[in-house]
Amino acid sequence: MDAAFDLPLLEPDGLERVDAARNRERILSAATRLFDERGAGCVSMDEVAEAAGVGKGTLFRRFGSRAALAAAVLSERERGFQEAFIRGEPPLGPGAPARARLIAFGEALLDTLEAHTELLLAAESGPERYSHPAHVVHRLHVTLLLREADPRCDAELLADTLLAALGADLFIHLRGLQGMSLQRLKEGWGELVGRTVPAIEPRSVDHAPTEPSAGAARTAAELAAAEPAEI
Amino acid sequence: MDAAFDLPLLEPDGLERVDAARNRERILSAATRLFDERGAGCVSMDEVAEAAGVGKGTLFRRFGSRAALAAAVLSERERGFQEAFIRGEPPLGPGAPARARLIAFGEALLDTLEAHTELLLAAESGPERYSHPAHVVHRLHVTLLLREADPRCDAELLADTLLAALGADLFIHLRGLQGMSLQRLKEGWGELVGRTVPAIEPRSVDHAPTEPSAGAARTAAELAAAEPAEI
DNA sequence: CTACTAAGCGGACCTCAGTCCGATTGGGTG
DNA sequence: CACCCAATCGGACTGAGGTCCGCTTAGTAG
Repeated sequence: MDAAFDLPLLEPDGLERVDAARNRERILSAATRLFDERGAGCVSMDEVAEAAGVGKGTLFRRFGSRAALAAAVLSERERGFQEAFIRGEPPLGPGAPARARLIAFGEALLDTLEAHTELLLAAESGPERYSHPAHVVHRLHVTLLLREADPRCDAELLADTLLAALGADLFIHLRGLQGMSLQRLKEGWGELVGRTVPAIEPRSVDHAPTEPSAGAARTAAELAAAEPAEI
Repeated sequence: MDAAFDLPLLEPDGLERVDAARNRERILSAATRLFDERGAGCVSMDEVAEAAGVGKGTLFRRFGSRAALAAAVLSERERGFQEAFIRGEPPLGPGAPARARLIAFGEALLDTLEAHTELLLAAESGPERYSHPAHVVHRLHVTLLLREADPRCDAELLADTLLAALGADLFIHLRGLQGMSLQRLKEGWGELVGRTVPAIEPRSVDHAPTEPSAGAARTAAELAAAEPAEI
């Protein structure tokens, strides 16, 4: 009763009216199709609404903004990626040393950027970007890996800083406008992480700053808890 | 005659009709005043045009877009900053070791971000951001410093990567939304550069990759050439 | 001084993201 | 089965960014 206070946009499943759910599906699939066909950015919200067979009000009720819709479409496709770095095989998934996982993570993220450049242009690209569920998951992942590799560093800050090097805007600039190869970007990432993060996690360092526990299993566990992440 | 082929937006001074120059001034000062008074983002382009006493068409002819106008206003204020890192006193200006200059540069940039957060919200924030004259100057500066400190690294790529850590979006997120202190951000930058860039520039390294010359004077010289930078 | 031309001007106009509110309907209650 | 309330719907409406094109004017040639 009084406990149902979740934001509708973040937790769409569960207590959703059937017509609402149906419309959400319609919108998402219509948007996906249109974006694919004509490229995002050449598709207006009116068109999406029409193609989905819903009113404009409904469209905005569910997704809030054009950028958020693009992000939602993007997120659907990123599902597999999240699975891979949370529960997949090493070196991306748990099991490998933190630094190797970090490098693999960046390379995989660069691959998904390469694959979805088109959509990225339409998606969120302001400070809001950092509040997006997908980014939040990435940040948490990187933060935990950093803390594991080097308990003394300012992991939260460093995580966002490193992730900035994998940002969509920067990618589009370097890859598209500057014409750098994907290979080169990956090497650059490897180099950056290599210099920034110690190779071997210190065995029994005196103390981790605030958080008491730290270990290889931690990352997966903590992420698994916060994870279903409707992105 | 046939040689006057420069883009009017990038090279506004010199062969500019007097009425054009007058209007550009009017627009810039009106925009500056309005942005200061009410905060950018609460000022529409129509209002700027009206306050400047010019038509909307003129406004857009000269500045292309709202974001570009904000960027132009920002740039005027950044003049002093450019002077400082190109020709100022060490450690920001020439004379100090590359790594120290890099750290000083980042800290100074963070200061200007702190001072102009308001405007940043309205300014360019997409891939175009990287084509902005101010960013181009920053990138060149950082690239040259990196090349000086470590001739073997991929300086161009690393420069953009490091600069991403000083991006406006990220700053707003970390400082405003996450509430990190300016001090903490500066320390994070110092830490990042400290880990990424070698402390002492290698004395007589076997070979610099492509560019033959390298030295402390170089940075200032090359920038001075490309510099008047109407930002 | 007059005529000419091309750059510059400006405001009507268009598109589109995002809002509002009255009509509608799902789904639980007596 | 009838009723009711709240969540949802949807399209008319608004406001702002950006474009277009006929008019004006600076600068030049004769």
